[in-house]
Amino acid sequence: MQIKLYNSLTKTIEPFQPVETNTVKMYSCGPTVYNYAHIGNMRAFLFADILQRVLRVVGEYPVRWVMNITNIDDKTIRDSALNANTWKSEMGSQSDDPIDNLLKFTDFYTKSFIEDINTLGIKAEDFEAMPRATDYIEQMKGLITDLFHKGLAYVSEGSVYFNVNKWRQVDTYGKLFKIDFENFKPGTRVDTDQYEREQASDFALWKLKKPGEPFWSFDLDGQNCDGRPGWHIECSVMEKEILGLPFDIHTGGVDLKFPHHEDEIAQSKAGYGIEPTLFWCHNEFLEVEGEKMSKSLGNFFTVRDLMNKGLNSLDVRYLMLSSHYQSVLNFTFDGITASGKARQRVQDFIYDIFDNNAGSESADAVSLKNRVYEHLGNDLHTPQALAEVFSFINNNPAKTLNSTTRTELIEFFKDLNRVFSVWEINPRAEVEILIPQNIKDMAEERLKAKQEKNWAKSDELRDKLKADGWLVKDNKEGYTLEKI
RNA sequence: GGUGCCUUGGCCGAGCGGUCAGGCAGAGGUCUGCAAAACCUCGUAGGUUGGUUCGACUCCGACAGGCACCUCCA
Repeated sequence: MQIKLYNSLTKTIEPFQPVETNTVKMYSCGPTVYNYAHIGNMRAFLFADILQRVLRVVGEYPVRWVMNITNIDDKTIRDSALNANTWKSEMGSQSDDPIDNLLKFTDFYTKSFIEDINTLGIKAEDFEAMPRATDYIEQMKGLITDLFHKGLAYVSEGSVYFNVNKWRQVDTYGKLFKIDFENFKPGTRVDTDQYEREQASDFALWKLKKPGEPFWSFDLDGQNCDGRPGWHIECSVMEKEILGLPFDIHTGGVDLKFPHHEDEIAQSKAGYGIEPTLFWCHNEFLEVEGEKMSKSLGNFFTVRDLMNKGLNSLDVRYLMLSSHYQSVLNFTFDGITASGKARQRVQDFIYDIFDNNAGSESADAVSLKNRVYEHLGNDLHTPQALAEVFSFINNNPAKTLNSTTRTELIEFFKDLNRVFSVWEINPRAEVEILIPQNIKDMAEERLKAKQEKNWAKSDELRDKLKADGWLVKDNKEGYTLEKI
């Protein structure tokens, strides 16, 4: 089916067509691995995951998905420094080699990142590669050297900068983000005195080493520039090395449009002569309880925090998919509860269609699938796709459906779950929970009291069971016990 | 200051120029000794203000409020 995607370059929804006829090459801006990933990060990665799944399932394309791991930047350097209090014993022991410390530190958080995305249903095997920035230093130096030779980069105090004004004479700078150069406000969050740029709009390609920091030797036409790469250069290099240029889709959070992606376009076009990608796709942010997530507001949650609170990871995934990726998502704990119930309703329907006692009604599973795929293919309208599923469920109770329809629906849900991945496409599992003997006895005693119409005693025992953590649900045959 | 986005019912969250979004919560009902669960049924919308139109939640303008980005935050 034809996929349509919103392209940040053109600011319109466009029909998607891969550069090469049969394969989609997709690059996602990945994490900076200096800490555990938080749920805001996760929205970006879940968006990318849904996109690649929709491309595979609805678009029927093979997908080559690459996500970078930024393991060299100010924060990873700071937090892996010798004797930093951010060091954990699980990372191993520190040495006097800053690169060794950096890698031990960032590998630890890379591993935890992969665990965390896996918790939320993103499968490691769906990635073709997760390249680490430090594995591409040589290629970065190569690109920087090219830019320098073309006169588009200059050295200032051992750091190398991209000359934006000069590039603007050649090509547009501001393809994703309209920039008002007259009113360009120099960055307020960075210690601007640290680096000497000619123009506030110029950006670092390479940064001079500071004492004690990890660095790589770099001789740029006789000028000693020992240091480490800037942030934007890694993506330009790794996507070109792994996927080749141009590739099809580049994803990331809206905050990355400028400067990160804008600079990436400039570097790649200037250095390689080709822009990185045809489609730029950006996800909106996530708020928590209506406010921007921040540590000072106390609403900052990592994936691990949520799991420790006992949240179901599938409910978290479902919540993230229940709103469109381009709208701000309000993450709330009430929302998680609602998501859990909504998700369970579909799950119960799926369980029910596996039951043997089929009815006689038929329903059009094919048109359901078409409608759902239509929504998914239309710029990933997951909320509408879900609405279709619910409408179907409401109009077609499982017990009324005949076996042919059930078979078709099972196939449909298998396919749908390749995208959503929040359900079990299986018969309801008869889970044998170990019920303590005293609870069994109490329940039997209650049943007896109930049969004797001794309601007072029966209710008393039911309350007692509830207090002990067991819920009694009566039915025609007797009762069932559920652990609360 | 610049750039862009958003404002829908108690909460979350879509599409659409006129006809049911959907979910959660809530109300009523079936079932039950009573519950619970399940199932059935049902409200309550479209920031304010002009305009376009036979008709606007939907298009255009203004205003108000909120959010994001503006050199290393997804």
